[in-house]
Amino acid sequence: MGKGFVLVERDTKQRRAIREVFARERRPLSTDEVLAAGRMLVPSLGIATVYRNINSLADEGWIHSVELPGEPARYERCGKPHHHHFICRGCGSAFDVAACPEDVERLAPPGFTVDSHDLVLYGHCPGCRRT
Amino acid sequence: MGKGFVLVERDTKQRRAIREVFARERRPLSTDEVLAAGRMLVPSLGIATVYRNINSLADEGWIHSVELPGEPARYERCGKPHHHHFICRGCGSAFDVAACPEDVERLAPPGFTVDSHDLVLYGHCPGCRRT
DNA sequence: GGCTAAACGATAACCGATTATCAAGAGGCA
DNA sequence: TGCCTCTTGATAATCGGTTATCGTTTAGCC
Repeated sequence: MGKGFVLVERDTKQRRAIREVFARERRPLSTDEVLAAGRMLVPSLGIATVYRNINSLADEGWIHSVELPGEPARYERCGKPHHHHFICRGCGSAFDVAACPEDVERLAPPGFTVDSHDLVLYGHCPGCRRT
Repeated sequence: MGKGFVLVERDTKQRRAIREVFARERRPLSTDEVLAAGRMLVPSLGIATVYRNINSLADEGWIHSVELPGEPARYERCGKPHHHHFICRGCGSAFDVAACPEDVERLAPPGFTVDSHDLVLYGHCPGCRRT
């Protein structure tokens, strides 16, 4: 009957680094951002490992994907309260926006049922702002 | 010096059909929707022609692309007043939403400059609504 | 109608994003 | 430490969307 090796998840330094990256940054991160930040912790980190771990972290409900218009998915930690996103036209980074316009459901035309919504703000973040 | 053929745009039945499709539907249309609706008018219509004409109609400022989270671009006629979009979870169609939450700029955290915004509502359209 | 070049339609090629492959590396339990 | 298997990293393959190619069709001017 074998030795009963049923280890499902192995704790590697790469996986730890990727978790650490998401724990540090509260913003939604692209795969490239995760790769770049992860390499600060594990220089040999490869893009395939980033994708693999993002997928398994998403499967276990630790992160989830954030879809923004016209670009590949980003990922952020699960469990945040309802929020929206800001995209900086300067650096391309996404940031969280805690506020939410009230009564969004009322905006839909009669006959339409609204069950969720997404708001994306565009502009310049403090770092990219021309003073 | 030749015959002076400098005809830049030719009025074909395919192009007329595609314009007609956009003129009839006020919603943002995907390339597949344009193809399907266009074939009602010109059965032989091919996808390459749809892409070619969408690009030239966009270049001449008659339509423009609408990016929605996690899906390929759709296209709608230019010149509409400011509006947002509703995506039906049943049929996947996009619809216009005339209303707009006020004071969106105020939602951004301090230090962020907002110059535009996008709101997307999700739910069920009248046709897909379970009564 | 005849001519010429733009447009068409089928499909191959391309592109960026993501997944699969596989030899090498390394957790983790005896 | 030794072993076994999961994970990694490099990269090839894949995928959906879009663009390029090319022989055929056709709009538009004579």
